Amino acid sequence: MSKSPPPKPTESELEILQVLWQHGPSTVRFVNDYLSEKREIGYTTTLKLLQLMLDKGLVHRDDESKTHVYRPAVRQEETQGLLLDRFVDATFGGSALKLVMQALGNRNTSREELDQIRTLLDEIENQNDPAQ
Amino acid sequence: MSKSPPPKPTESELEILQVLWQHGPSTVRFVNDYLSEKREIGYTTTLKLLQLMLDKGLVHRDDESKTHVYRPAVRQEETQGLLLDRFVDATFGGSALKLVMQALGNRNTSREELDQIRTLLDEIENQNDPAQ
DNA sequence: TTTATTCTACGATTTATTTCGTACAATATT
DNA sequence: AATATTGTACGAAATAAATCGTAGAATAAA
Repeated sequence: MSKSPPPKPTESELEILQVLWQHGPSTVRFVNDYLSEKREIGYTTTLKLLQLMLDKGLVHRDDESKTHVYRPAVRQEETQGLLLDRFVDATFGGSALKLVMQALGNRNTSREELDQIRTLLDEIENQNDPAQ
Repeated sequence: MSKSPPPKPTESELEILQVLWQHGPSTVRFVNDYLSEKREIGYTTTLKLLQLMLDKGLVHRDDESKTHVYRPAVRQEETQGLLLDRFVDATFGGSALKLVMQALGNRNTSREELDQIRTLLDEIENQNDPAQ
C-alpha cells in the first residue's frame, strides 16, 4: 500500500506536464528539446526532474527499452483544478468570481470567447435548477 | 534613480499583502496575530518577511514611532493581474478562456454571481462595439 | 529605578527547488 | 573492434524561500 495522492507539481514540473499532456508519452530528449526552445535548460536537468516526478507519482515510466518513455500520471483538468483552487485562495481570497472578473476585464477576449462563456453560464444555471 | 518595479510577491508575501490591503497600514504585531489565526508562524518570521518586502519595494514603512507601521506599495488589482497572467501562462498555456471555464465549471457559483458575470460580459461587448 | 515587556535588526538554519557534473552502461558509427 | 554518441543514475552544488534565535534598544509596569 502507498496511495498518497501525487503532490501539487512545481512550476518546472508543470512545464513538463504540459508537454506530456500535449504530445503524449515522450522521451527525456523530446521533452528537453521542447523546453530548450523556450529557455536554457540542460539535458540532465530535465532528466532529473522527470525522475523526481516519477518518485512523486506525477508521471509513469516505460523502461522496456533503454530509452525510457514518460507519460503523465495525473489528469490535466484535475491538476489544473487543484492549482486553480490554491491560486484563487492565495490571490483572490477564495473568490472565484473576482478571479473571473479580473481575467475577463484585464485582457482582450474575443466575442467568440465571450459567447462561449455565455453558453457555459446557461448550462450551469439550467443544471442547478433544471426548469423547475 | 532606482525604479525597477517591485518583483512578483511569493506566497507568503502575498498572504501579508492581503492583510494590508484589507486592513490598511498595520504593525508587525497586527499582521502576525492575523496570520497566526490561520497557521503557525513566529513573530520574527513575520517581521523578517516584512523587512524583506520593504527591501523589494513591496511595502512602505512608517518608522516615526518605535513600532513601525507597514503599508502596501503595490496596488491590489495590479498585483492580482500580474499573478494572474503568470498563472494563466503556467497552468493554462496562456488561455484565459480555459481558466474561466474551469473556474466556473469546477465549483459552485451562485446565480447572483453568474448574473454579475453576465453583466460584465455585456459591458465588455458594448465597450468594444458601442451600439453600432 | 528596577524589572518585565515589546520591539527591531540580522545572522543562521532549514527546507524546497532547480541545476548540473561525473560515472558508467548500452547502442551506433567508423 | 575501436571510438563516438546517447542514455540513465545519482550525488552535490546553487538558488530561493521561509523560519527562527539571539542581542540589544526603547518603552511600560511594578
